Amino acid sequence: MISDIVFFLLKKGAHLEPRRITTGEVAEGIGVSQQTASRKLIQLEKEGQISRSQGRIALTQNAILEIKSKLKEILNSLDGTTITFKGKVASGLGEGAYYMRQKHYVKEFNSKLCFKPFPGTLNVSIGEDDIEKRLVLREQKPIVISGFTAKSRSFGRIDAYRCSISGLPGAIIFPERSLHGLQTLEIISPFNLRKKLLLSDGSDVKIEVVKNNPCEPKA
Amino acid sequence: MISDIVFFLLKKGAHLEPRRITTGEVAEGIGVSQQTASRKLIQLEKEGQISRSQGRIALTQNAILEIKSKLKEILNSLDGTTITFKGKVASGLGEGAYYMRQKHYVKEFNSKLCFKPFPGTLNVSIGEDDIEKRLVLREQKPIVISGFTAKSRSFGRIDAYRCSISGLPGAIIFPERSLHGLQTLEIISPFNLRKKLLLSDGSDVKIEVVKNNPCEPKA
DNA sequence: ATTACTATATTACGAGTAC
DNA sequence: TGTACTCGTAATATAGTAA
Repeated sequence: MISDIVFFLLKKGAHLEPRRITTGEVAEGIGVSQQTASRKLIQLEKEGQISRSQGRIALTQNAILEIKSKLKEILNSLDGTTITFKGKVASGLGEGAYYMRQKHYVKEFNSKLCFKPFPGTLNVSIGEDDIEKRLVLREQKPIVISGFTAKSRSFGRIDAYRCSISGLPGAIIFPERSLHGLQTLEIISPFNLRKKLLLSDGSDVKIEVVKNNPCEPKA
Repeated sequence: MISDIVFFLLKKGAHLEPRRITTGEVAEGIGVSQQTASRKLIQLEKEGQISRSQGRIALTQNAILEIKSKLKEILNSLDGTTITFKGKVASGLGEGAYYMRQKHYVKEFNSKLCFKPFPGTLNVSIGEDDIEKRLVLREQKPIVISGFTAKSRSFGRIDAYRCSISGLPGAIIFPERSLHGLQTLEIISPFNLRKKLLLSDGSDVKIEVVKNNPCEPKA
């Protein structure tokens, strides 16, 4: 993670411009001996995290970028626990059912999503405003369903995110070779959603994704 | 700082609810052996950072608060480099000059702010909107001018922040026993600001404070 | 299967000190 | 002054393995 010493340098503003900072000050700041601080600074310089000249220390651009990326990761985990989409049921192409019947997919969905998918997918058209959320969702680590080849036809991998759709369990899937644009989400579920939720084209649905929310395999 | 292992648990959502995570997974996640992960988890539990039961791990509320506070510190360092106040010159009480003539203060200002203060202070009245900024400023580590006793009169310590006022160097000071409320900032400078900037009561001034901006002592 | 102990190996630390 | 060597010791890691 972000080391004590980089944290200290950050607090000293070493990301803005080179700062006059002695090894003794660093030692004091992070609670180690001067010798250790010296050694660590040498190490950081070797790694390209800091640059030193004339008794001044600066964090490199690389180091700053790394800090920012780590920060983003932490913030992403900490807040915004659920992502919510509102959308309308869209007519499907009938292709989904064929895919959802493939033994390999069924097996993987069952073990990784903890449900046996109904053979069919529900297409949901989301509003312009929710496209950004879609991108946020795609920054999350997906549950990966591997691709395979059967009968000299190859089936691509599928990224999945567990969700609840109007209260029922399911998953948003992103097939590697998707037929849909950014406006459409493809949903699978253990249930026949159209029947169970009495949906028809244009019906409003609410989809909620809880980040970091693995399923519990049945014993 | 935030340890690798806590970072990993955060990513797994262990701050939301207890998660099924094995020592092996943690080991894999942070790049150490299973044994080391086990030992570290035991350590973290002892420190009260995590709780474990039935193979599940959760971050404690304490740990989460700690992460948030560290995060705040980093963000505070990273962004919002300068704090800007807009205000109007207010009439002073004449007290400032007396203080600014005290040898001890002059000496400390000179060594810590790198300028010899003009014997007088400028009071600037800031708008309601800037009061929040004032609080942000006060979260920054000040340059501390120590108090002293002279002629059986005691002079309190002064917190100072280097600033530029309408382009000239100076410092915002917060005397321990301030006579001013939240609406007023007290400014010192090597210059007679009223004369040099042609200021009178009610004149508009702009004050900029750069965070983490120590002065360079003249050789 | 997972966890955590013991023993051994490795790495990191600070004291002393030269530059 | 401040920095960074060497070197003996302390801390921390992994391997092996029992529970």
